[in-house]
Formats: sequence, structure tokens, C-alpha cells
Amino acid sequence: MTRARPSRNTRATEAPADDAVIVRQPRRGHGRPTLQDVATLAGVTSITVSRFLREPAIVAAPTAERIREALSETGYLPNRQAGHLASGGSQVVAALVPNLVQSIFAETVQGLSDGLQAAGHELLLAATGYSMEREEEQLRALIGWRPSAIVVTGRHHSADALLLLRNARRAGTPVIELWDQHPEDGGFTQIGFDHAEVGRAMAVHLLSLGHRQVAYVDSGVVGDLRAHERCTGFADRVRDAGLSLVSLTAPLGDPFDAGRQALRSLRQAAGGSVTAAAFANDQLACGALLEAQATGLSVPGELALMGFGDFPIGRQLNPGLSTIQPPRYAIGFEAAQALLQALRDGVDAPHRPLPWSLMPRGSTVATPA
Amino acid sequence: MTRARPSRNTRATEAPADDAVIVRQPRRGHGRPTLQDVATLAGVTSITVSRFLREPAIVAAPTAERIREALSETGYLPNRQAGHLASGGSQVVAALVPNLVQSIFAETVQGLSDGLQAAGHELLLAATGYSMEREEEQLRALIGWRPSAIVVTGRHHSADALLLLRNARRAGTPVIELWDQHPEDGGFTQIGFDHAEVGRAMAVHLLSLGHRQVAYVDSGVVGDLRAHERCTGFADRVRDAGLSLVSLTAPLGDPFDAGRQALRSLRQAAGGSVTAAAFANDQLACGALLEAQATGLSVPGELALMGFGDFPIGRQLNPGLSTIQPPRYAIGFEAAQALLQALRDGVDAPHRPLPWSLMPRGSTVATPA
DNA sequence: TTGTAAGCGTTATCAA
DNA sequence: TTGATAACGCTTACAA
Repeated sequence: MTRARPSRNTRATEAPADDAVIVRQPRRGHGRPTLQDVATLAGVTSITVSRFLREPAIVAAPTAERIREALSETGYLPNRQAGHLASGGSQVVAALVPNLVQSIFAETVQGLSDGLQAAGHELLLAATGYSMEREEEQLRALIGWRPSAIVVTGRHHSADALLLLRNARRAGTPVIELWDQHPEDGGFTQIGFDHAEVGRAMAVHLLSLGHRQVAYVDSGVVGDLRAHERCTGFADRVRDAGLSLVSLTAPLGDPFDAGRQALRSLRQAAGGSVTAAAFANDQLACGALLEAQATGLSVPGELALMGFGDFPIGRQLNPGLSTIQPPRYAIGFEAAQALLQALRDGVDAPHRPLPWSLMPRGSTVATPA
Repeated sequence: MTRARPSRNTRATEAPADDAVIVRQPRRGHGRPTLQDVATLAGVTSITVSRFLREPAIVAAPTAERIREALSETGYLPNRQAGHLASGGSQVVAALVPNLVQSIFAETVQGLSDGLQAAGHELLLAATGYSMEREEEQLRALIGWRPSAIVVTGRHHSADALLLLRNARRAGTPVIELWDQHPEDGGFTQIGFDHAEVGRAMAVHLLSLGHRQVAYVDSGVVGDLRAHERCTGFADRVRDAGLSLVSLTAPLGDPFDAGRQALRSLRQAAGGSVTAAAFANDQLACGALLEAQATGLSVPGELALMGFGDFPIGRQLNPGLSTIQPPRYAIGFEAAQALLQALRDGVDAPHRPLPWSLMPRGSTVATPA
């Protein structure tokens, strides 16, 4: 790699006549053209170039032309750090999601990115791995960038993380919580839905189909609090109906395998008594569905199954997997809107409850053969 | 939201006795504690605090203690923009991948992130949507952050993007290309493998099983050049064997549906003559596999199928999907190592060909019943 | 061990 | 319409 820093001679005055010719030997800097380089080449001062870049109309036409040439000749690209430092505003949104690999959050990030793109904001992304300590750590790192807004997932944070978020808001940085809808006094704007309610709806779906012995397979990921809330909602609704619930937690590892394992545990523990099971997510449910098929267990005849997330694979299987379709993309896109609004108006954006829907498919509702 | 900027009185000298008391009314700044605030509180100057933060050992114990207190009292978090601007080095790696949703690149990003984490570097991420223009645009935005290294996907870039990358390298910024292995003179460090070779291996696998009428279903995503290279490699190898090839392109949209559609097209176009088909990725192949099952077509008896990517779902289906397992995570992790090495040594890191493997499963190799 | 001075590359403010 | 000047918050270089 050529490591020689390009000489900065261009930055010296064009005709350093009178005094001694001082060849500036910079010991700092990134070795890239600066506003000053462009200005010197165009025969103006840097502030004029700066103005041209932000509002081309306000510089005289001939000047603008010279600047345009100098810009393309130098290949100048503005230094954002310097810009943000000087202007005190960053046009950068920091976002924290649990993870990106094979996850429900990838589309949320896409929605966020799309929503911000249009407004010329950039996205600074980090993953927490469903850990609050990790969230706090990442938050500290992200705040170092002085983002114009902060987006986090869920409403539960460590005490210190909460402090960081409150401080940020006090300093005028909007804070938005994704994938949740459980407003409290003084809380941050929430864009999402109530997971306990989803859990209840899953229970209602199964009970309304006549099932009296139902099970819930919760996520093995300790930090997946929203899954646990769905579990609680499900359990409450089942108990309200005067029924008992078989509840178990899926193992970690490949979620399809975990789902298969959960189905085996279920049959072992409960024998054939359980007639319907709800899962924390579609991957677990698909695993169980495939395991049922492999072992000749009739779905939904002997066991009805449903998931959460509406991943593409669920509709492809036969029978199709009944599931909850959450507004994956919309959560991100609406968060972008809310955040832009908060920045514009200087007040917290209102909470936005977003609709989800239950998709009944063949894994719970037998189709006429 | 409380918008009042906190007053900066703390920044005035503690006892502004002699002259007039000037209450500084800042019109800029982020409204967050600065090094100066901490220093004033600790009764030292800002440089001492700065030093303490980077090398706690070199300040005197009692001073350190006062600084520590002041830090926690103010909740100070360093401003990275100012830091990088002053030091001329950024500790930030910019990475460009085609996409993150349901993609093979999510794990690569995870590997990159893990590899950088340990070295205290941060990741600035953007998606190109498999478009070169978008890549160029994103590259421009990312370079604005003056990253210490740049990571892109693949070896094909627009002319202007190539210029940007070359300039970056000339300025001492390592550039790394992921998921490819096709070194040219003066090219950038590549971490990945040769896709044409993978295509040939897929052909060899099917031919060695005795198939004489084979098909390749390419990705409908125009910008997925690596898939097209696998297609070319496959086609070459088939023609080398003196055989003809049925070649088609999957439609866009849900990849499972696209795979189903492709299978239907295949049967329509080629009748029953094709006995084996390779797909650009596992999702397409899984769709085809599910379609085959739905229509009572025996796999691999009447038609053998294979994919690329080794997505978790492939092994779950019955028969399991034969596929190529690429080093998804390793590509990211090794890229991090290469880049850190390049930064350390000041020379380009060597290319790193990474191994992939062919996973024969039931969709091509009939298991003894 | 601590401080002073200068500068990183840009923008806000005011003057011309 | 353009420029001079002073920040922004931090670090390097050098002095004490």
C-alpha cells in the first residue's frame, strides 16, 4: 500500500513571494483534500466553498463555476466530523437492536434506514445480543458520536442506560423505543405494540378452536423480554379460562432444532394430552412442525401449532404455519418519521401503537381436504 | 421534551472576580458536558483530564481521584468527532454489504463486528441493495467519516467508486474486498473464494451422480454478480463435459416463491428431461424442493436439487438440501484481522482465500431407505 | 506531573 | 456576494 502522505503544498499560498517559502510539513490530518485546498484552487476562501456546498445559489455564478471545477479536480469530500463539531448538529441517528442475523429486526433496520435516507440522515447501528449490559456499553459508545437522535429496542434498560437516555433527552436528543407499547409516565416515545396482548390473542385463537390442553414454548434467550411478555399474556388468558397450561422453554442453539427438541419434550412431558402449542417465534414453530411431520404426528389433527413473526418459510410449509404478523418494517419506518418530527418540532413525538394481525393457516385450522 | 440547553456556567472560571462576570451564552455545542467542564470541577486543565482518560497512570494519584469524581459527577462521555478531528485517526471501519435482510451477509457483518470489537474499533455500516450506483453513493457518505479502513463486497465497482477506493488507499486507508477471490494487479486485498470454482464444483457433483441433463437457476437480482459467476462456472463445466445446459433466471420477489415458480418453468420448458438442477441460493432451492413435494415430484429420484449458502432451513427439510457451505462468518472475522494488520504494518494485507465445502444431502444423494 | 499554545476541518456571526 | 474571525471539543508538541 502506498503510504506516503500526499504533500500539502497545495495548501501553501499560491505565490509565497515576499517572505521565505515555508513548505508546511503537516504532522496531523488525514491526507485528504480539505475545504481550504478547494478554496485555494478556486481562488476564494474556504467559507465561500462551504457556502457553495450548502447553498449553491448564494454564490455568484462565475465563482460557483470555479468552485465546481476545483471540487471535481481535488475530489473533495466533506469531513463530517469537522462539520458536525462546528455546527453542533449531527444528522446521525444511533440505533440499537438485539441482533441482525436471521432476525425480525433486519427489516426494522431497513425501514429505519429508508425513512432516514429521504431526510439525509445517516444510521449508526449496533447490536446488543439481547443483553442489557451490552446495550449500556454500546449506548455509551454511540453517544460518543453525539447523534441527533437515539433509537433503542424495548422499554427495559439497565439503570445506567436509562440515565444515559434521560440525559440525552434532556440535552435535546429524541429517544425512541421500538417494538413495544407500554407507555409509562415520563417514558420515551414508543413505536410498536403490546406483546402481552398478542400472547392473549394467541391463546384466544387456540381456545376458540376448542383446545383445552394447550402449551406455550417460550424463547430460551433470557433477554428476549418481549417473547416472555407474550408468554405471560398467553398464560394469563389460558388461566382466565380456567384451564391449566403446559409451559416450557426452548433450548438455545439453532432455533429449528430447538423447536424440534421442544416438541419432543412436550410429547414426553405431557403425553398426548396437549392438543395445541404456541411458540415464541416462527423458527421454533417451524422446527416443531417439521419434527411433527417427520414423526408422523398429524398437524393440526393431533396437535395444532402456531408461531410469531410471519417469517417467509412459515407460509411455504405444508400445512402453512399459523402465526402473528408483526409490523416489522413499519416499526422502523414510523420510528424514522417520529424522530424527524421530534427534531423538527422540539417536542417528544407521540407514541405510535402499530397494528399486528393473526394469520390463521393450516397448522391450526384444518383446511377442507 | 425538555429542550432548554443546560447553561454552561460551569465553564466560566470558578471565581470570575476581577473583571465583569461574563455569563457565556453559547449558541453552539451539543449541551453535553465537555472535557473542560470535568477539568474545572476537578480543579485542573482539560489536557490533564484528556491524559487521564487515555493513560490514567501518568497523572498523580490525588489528581486522578479528583478527576474520577468529576467524571462520574458530570457523566462525561468523550466526543468522538472532536477526538478524531484532533488526532487525525478515527478507529472507525466503514463497511458496505449488499443487504442485511434474510441474507448471507448478516453473519459476515457479525464476524466483522466481533473482530473489530476486540481491537476497539467501531463499525459504520451501509447497504447497497446490490446496486453499483448505490454503492458509490454510500461510499461517498462513508468516506465523509474519514474511516480508518474501508470494507466493500465483491471486486466490481463503478468507475467513480473505484477512484474513491484508490484515493482512499493512497491516503493510507486499507481497502478490503469481501466474498471474492480473483486477484488482479494493483487490486485490493480480497477475503473470500472463487465463485466460478464453486459453480464448477456444483456441476461436478451433479455430473458425478450420473446426471446428463442438468439445469441452473440463476438469481433474478441483476447485481448479484457472484451468483452469476457461479452460473458461468457451472455452465462451463457442463459444456466441457459435452452436455447441454438448461439455464433460467428466477423471478424477483419472495425467493421461496421464486424457486417454486422456477421449478414450474423448468418442468414446462424441459419436460421431464432435466434430472438435476442447481440454484443460485438455498432459498430458491428450498422453494423448488417444497414445490416438488407439493406436486408429488420425487427428489432426488426424478429430480435432484442443490443450493448455495447452507441456510439453516435447508438441513431441516426432508430430504435435506444439498448445498455449498460458504465461510459466512469467517469472511467477516478474517477481514477484521486483515484490516487491523494492514493498519498496524502500513502495507496491504495479503489476499485470503477461504475454504468452502460441498454438503451432499438427500436432495441429490438418495439415502438408503 | 502539569500546563500553554496551536491546530484538526468545518460552520456561525458579523463586517465589508 | 464575499471575507475575517472565532468558535466546536479535543489532542499533539513543547515548555515549565
